[in-house]
Amino acid sequence: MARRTPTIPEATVARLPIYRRALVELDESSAINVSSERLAEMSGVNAAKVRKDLSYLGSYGTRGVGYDVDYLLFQVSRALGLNNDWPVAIVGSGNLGQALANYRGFTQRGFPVAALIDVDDKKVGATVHGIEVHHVDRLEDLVAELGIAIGIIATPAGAAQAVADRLVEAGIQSVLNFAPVVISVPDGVPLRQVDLATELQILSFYQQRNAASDR
Amino acid sequence: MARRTPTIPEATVARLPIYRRALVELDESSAINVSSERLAEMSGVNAAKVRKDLSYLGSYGTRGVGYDVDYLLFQVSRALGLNNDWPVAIVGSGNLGQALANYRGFTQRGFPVAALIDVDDKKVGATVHGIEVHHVDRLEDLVAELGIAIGIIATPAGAAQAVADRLVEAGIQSVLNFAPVVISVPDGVPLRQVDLATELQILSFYQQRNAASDR
DNA sequence: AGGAGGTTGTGTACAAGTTCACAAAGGTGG
DNA sequence: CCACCTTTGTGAACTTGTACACAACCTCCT
Ligand SMILES: NC(=O)c1ccc[n+]([C@@H]2O[C@H](COP(=O)([O-])OP(=O)(O)OC[C@H]3O[C@@H](n4cnc5c(N)ncnc54)[C@H](O)[C@@H]3O)[C@@H](O)[C@H]2O)c1
Ligand SMILES: NC(=O)c1ccc[n+]([C@@H]2O[C@H](COP(=O)([O-])OP(=O)(O)OC[C@H]3O[C@@H](n4cnc5c(N)ncnc54)[C@H](O)[C@@H]3O)[C@@H](O)[C@H]2O)c1
Repeated sequence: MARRTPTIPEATVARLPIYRRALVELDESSAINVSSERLAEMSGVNAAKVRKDLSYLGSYGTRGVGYDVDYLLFQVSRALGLNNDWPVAIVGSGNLGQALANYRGFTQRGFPVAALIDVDDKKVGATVHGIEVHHVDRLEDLVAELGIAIGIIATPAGAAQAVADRLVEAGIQSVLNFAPVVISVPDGVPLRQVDLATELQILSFYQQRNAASDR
Repeated sequence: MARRTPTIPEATVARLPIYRRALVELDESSAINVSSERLAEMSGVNAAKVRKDLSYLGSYGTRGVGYDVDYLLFQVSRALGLNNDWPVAIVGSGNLGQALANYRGFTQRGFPVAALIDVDDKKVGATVHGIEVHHVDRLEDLVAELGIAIGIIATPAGAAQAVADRLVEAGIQSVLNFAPVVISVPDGVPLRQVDLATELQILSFYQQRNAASDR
């Protein structure tokens, strides 16, 4: 395995999509070059960090000039594996699942929603934003047939681990979990958890501390 | 200002809600005590980390025994500022805003959705899950009248910064942003960004790397 | 009362991430 | 072709976060 990228730090990986977004915006406004300083400003970080992060991908800037927007966008996209689309399946067609299915942003960014999956017979067969809702019994088939790469879990917390297990068993490549519960998957299956209530609690901590120190 | 908490590291703060969730679950299953090891397992971290994290809050365990579930839950909740409710307003009553408004989990965890706010006259006046949609013109009034603590931004990216500015100006205490754009708020106003497309891109990076090293 | 068994709290070493600061290098204009 | 300006790329210092390992301490049993 020829390792082109010796290893990119996790913290850097988490910022690449932010840089990418800034680059898309610059590209749309027909900018040719961008300095690390400008990119930093647009991304809400400091310029040295931008340069160090980008240097893990390779040496794509020009001293005295900056980075070529087009070229850097290409390189960042490539590093993120966005050359081809990654079809996603959303498991759980409730409030959240349907809102996600309705969202144009995913397909736009290379993550087409290929299937909605639910256990509730009343929901199966419906279509949301042109996407059919399938029964969870067919999960394994769907993953195989549609070449699903990413499973998004939007079921109640109680079902999340079982769904994750089935997705992994079916050969999914990575998992994004919205249920407010810690789930575990085998080593080597990338997993991200997004928990909105957790985010609010973190905010609560800091605002409470602000209030205390104002007193 | 009597500083009871000399300073809790950010990484620790981010984990407290996870511990809290595990403690709620233990409490519901009538557990009396819990060891750092068990708590670690439920939270998906290692036991030393749990102990160190909890030690920032104070010394609430008993050697040889573990932590009293009830008492620790109380202490963690207090540290997070969850003694009282924090009313939230959701700005942008689209797909996502409505899904959030429909979600019971927020009120349950002490973040009642007190208002929905939109700019679109066709949406103003409707009620979602018992919550009225108000016009954005009334944003400042609503924040004051309803004692809104947290503003959730679920508008298109283009409107996010302006909405954030108005929320801050109106005296909001913290901001949770779902729009895929970096927004800035004054120092001292806690801000969290949740970007689902970013999460998918991070997954894409790692699964692509897995694929490359398998080859 | 004293010892055995078990778990916390924390000092310390280590790893990861951030920031600084500057040499190296490209561009430009004379 | 050279001096000057600008901005990158990166070693090194520093800060933050994680893991280890064990003394301190509690409970229970004999
Ligand atoms: N709605 C939100 O804004 C929101 C916010 C934060 C977190 N969440 C979390 O996201 C998850 C979904 O929330 P929601 O509001 O959409 O809930 P919901 O009850 O509206 O939807 C859940 C859906 O999952 C389906 N389901 C249940 N078990 C299943 C299984 N084993 N396989 C497939 N489908 C199954 C149900 O039939 C239902 O359609 C929950 O875990 C919730 O805590 C939701
Ligand atoms: N829907 C999703 O699943 C999803 C997923 C990820 C991110 N997002 C992001 O969340 C945001 C909302 O997404 P959505 O799908 O709900 O979009 P949407 O278009 O359905 O809803 C946006 C709402 O905001 C309102 N709005 C526009 N400008 C406003 C303003 N200045 N003040 C108040 N309200 C205003 C619009 O009238 C509309 O009702 C977007 O930024 C989107 O990128 C959504």
